[in-house]
Amino acid sequence: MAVTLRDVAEKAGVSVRTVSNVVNGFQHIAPATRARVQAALEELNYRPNLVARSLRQGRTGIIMLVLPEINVSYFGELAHEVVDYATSVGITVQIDESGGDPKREKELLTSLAQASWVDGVLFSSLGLRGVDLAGLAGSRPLVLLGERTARTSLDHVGIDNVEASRQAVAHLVERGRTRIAALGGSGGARDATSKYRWKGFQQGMRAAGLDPDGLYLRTPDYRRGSASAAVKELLQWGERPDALFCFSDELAAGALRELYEQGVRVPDEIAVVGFDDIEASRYSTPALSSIRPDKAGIAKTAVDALLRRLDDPQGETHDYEVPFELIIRESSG
Amino acid sequence: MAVTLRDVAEKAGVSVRTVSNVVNGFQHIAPATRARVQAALEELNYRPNLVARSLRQGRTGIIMLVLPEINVSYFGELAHEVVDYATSVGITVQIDESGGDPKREKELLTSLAQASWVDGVLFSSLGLRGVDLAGLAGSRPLVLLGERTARTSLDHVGIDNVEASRQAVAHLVERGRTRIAALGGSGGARDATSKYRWKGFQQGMRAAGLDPDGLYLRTPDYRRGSASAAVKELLQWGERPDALFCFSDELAAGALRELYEQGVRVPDEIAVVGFDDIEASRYSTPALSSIRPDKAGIAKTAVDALLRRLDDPQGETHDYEVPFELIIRESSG
DNA sequence: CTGTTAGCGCTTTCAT
DNA sequence: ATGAAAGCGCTAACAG
Repeated sequence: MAVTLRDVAEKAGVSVRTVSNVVNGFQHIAPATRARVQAALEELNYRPNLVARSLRQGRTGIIMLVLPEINVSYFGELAHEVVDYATSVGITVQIDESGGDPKREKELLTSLAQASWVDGVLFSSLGLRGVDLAGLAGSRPLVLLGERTARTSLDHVGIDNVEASRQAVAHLVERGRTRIAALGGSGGARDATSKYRWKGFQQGMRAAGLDPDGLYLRTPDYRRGSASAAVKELLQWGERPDALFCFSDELAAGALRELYEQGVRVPDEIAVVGFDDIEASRYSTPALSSIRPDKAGIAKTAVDALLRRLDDPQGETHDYEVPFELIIRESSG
Repeated sequence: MAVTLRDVAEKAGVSVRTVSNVVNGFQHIAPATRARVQAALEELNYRPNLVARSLRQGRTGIIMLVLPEINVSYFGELAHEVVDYATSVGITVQIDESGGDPKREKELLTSLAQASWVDGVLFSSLGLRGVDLAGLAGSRPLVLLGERTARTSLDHVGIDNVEASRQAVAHLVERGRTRIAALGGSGGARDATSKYRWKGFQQGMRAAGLDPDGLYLRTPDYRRGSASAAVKELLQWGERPDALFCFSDELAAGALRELYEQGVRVPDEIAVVGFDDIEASRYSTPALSSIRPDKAGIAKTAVDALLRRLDDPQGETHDYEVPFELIIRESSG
């Protein structure tokens, strides 16, 4: 059986209260007492039972990070930053995957946000509307990551997707491209990511005097395979675009692969820009231009926002906008 | 305040015992009572307090997964499988990162394995020797993932790294390559991964009548950048290898990138084989040949082993060997 | 400065 | 089939 406070108290000849005080670093303790307790603590190799402590305090120090899929590089990199920062402020992170499935997302929220030991939830939703979320959130603090899916009364952290996409297009235009296609997602209301990126795409096109309702290759998800398929189809048509703005780096990777297979030179014949700037993109052939969101910034901002809300559940909610950067590499150089 | 069992009991006019029974799906309850309790449960929207339950039962249903870095694709994919499978058996997963730093790994083990709410730990160590682990593990069940770093009395799940590497080399030999170089890690005792893969490399070379102590390009880690640097240096030497066996796919990606930059054709001039078969490798140019460990199998085996050990802490420990597969693609076709 | 004690919410033994 | 009550290990309110 594990060593408890009482065991230590007995050994040291003091009350549990005193031991607890020593363990928690209270100030006003007689040096002699403290020393005696310390000795007992070490001799018995006492470890606090965190579950009991949590029950008592009503807080666990655990936050949950809900992502579509942890094996998707962007989310892996984001998770890395979240775990990193959370650990540095004494918080541990539990990870759950929604698979991007709205049903599963709802399930997770109803069970997690209400019931479990999780102090709060960082939620990177794909398919769920903000309104759905607001209703489901229950009492547990919830911070939204990524796109704000609707005007809600929830804290939210993300980058300006519209502006980022606009800049990507502007960059392609500046490089002399005129037949620019967008690639990825549905563009519909359910998929806020592509909705905003498509919107930014259109703004960029319009600003350049190009057709804002131009080519949009939709994909069922943001994975490499979907882009390969979409590009393969694209290349069978008559008129080819001279640039591709992909709504994720994985899509861009799939596109690059397919272009390579079909013998289309990048960027000479078709320039490619991605979104997310995952690590692999720096090493692809050709190296991929991409929008780089400040992932560490997102993580820190989100964790801080969550912690703040723990202390003040009723406080006003915020939209935190984190910077991004357009990184130009070979694929659009 | 949250709804407790007592609230429900009062509302339904029964004892907490009865409510608890209903919540936990006990059998022998009068239908009328059950109905009454159910109604109260729903009306009050009762959610069990998992912390209290855990304190009582001495189990949390949480396991911890310790990885070097979650943003490294292989670990991301592995984590995905672990979370996936654990969720399916009602276990939640907490993720922590060691950064591959032996000091941090020790810290994590001493704090986690002994103190926290974690029922057990899945540990994918990089720098820590098995002996270190055995001493540190404390009372908490621990399953080792990846290479067995030493003969220990711990459960361990992994693939046969030596045999896998041997097969990779055999494949290159079979394709007519004779000047095969190994790339990655230190090959030293502290880095079991590269130790075993190097050993398998040597076996493969010897079997083919080639110099088993041939070229070994060491790297400080398994990331893309390290391979780029190593290959850049390699290409400045006089005699070039005609094949590269990289100890991770990320290394291979970095190598491919550098070879591309230097205008070396793959596989014509140099064939490349990786290890891990991460998703990105299927889409690289050229597509990368690789050793594919059965990640889902590793995850399932490990979680099962951990759960088994929870029920029987004293039982005999096992080495679980999971299958792998050599996937041949363009880079060594 | 330190001891005593109530309870956090739940499961479970002991009764009935 | 159900109630009463102990207690998991801890913190903090209340004494002194």
